[in-house]
Amino acid sequence: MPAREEHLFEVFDRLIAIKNECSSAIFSECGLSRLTVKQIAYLKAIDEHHDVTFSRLAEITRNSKPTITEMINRFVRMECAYRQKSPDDGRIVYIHLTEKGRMMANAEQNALNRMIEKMVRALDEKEVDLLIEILKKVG
Amino acid sequence: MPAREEHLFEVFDRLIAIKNECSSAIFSECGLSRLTVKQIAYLKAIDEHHDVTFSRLAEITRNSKPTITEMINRFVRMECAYRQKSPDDGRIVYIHLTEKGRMMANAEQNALNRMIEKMVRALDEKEVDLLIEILKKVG
DNA sequence: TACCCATTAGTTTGGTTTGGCCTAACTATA
DNA sequence: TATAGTTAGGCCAAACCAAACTAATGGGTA
Repeated sequence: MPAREEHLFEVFDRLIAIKNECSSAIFSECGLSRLTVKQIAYLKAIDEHHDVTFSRLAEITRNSKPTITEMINRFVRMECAYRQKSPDDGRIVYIHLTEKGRMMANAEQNALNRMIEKMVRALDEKEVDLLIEILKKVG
Repeated sequence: MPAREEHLFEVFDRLIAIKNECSSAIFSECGLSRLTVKQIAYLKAIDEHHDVTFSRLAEITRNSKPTITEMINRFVRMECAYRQKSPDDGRIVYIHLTEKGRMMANAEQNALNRMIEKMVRALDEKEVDLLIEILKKVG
């Protein structure tokens, strides 16, 4: 590997390590270090689809309704979600995320935010602008 | 959030997305998209400790020996690891990773490498050097 | 030297818990 | 009667365990 790439690898490896530390911190602050990959995916699905019902979430995730009931019961126990009955139709129940649930659904974004804060503290404005300019060319 | 941080967030979010795509690609190239978080942690432990035995791995991961036997049997089925008897002491068996196993243990690093390659292709040498210089100040 | 026995390494057996999935049957509302 | 969600009961895989087992080693002693 050329030296330039090697150096780039090292600095990014360090950045990713910082982000991962932020990520772990967020999960353990919420006491939810043992969330599974699946559970996070469900939380994201709920977060993305506003006022989602059990039937709708079953459709979205391609699972049966009992599976959704079970999953939501788990989330309620974890204080990540709660039920809200529709005022118009007594059969319908909306699934909402709690503050904690939203935090978990967006844990990666939140960790990135924390990392960015650290970055901004370590750099001056000119450096940040330069960084943005260069990295824009990659995406 | 200040505009500067917002922009920084966007460019890094995009970079992380690229890295995650590389990550997924690596797992599916190996046909191991369903590896669990635990399994990856075990693979890393094996990769880090050279010529590790069952007893030693049980110590390192703080699990019983039957748990290790079970886990290694799974890895052998997945073609991630194999057993090698000690030539000196017939009771001792070393755990080794296959090429695939090493790839999985270092999937994150490999994904980062692929991302860096994409980056280097998109930037010129001066930009890369500048990037390294700025990011060094963060770590 | 040869045998026996305690020790060590790993495996097998049989068990638990948790997550994640299902169908079929149920309840309540529309 | 149709729809929304729940309950009951079941399945399988992952991840753990203790206890009992097998095989190899390495003394110690007859």
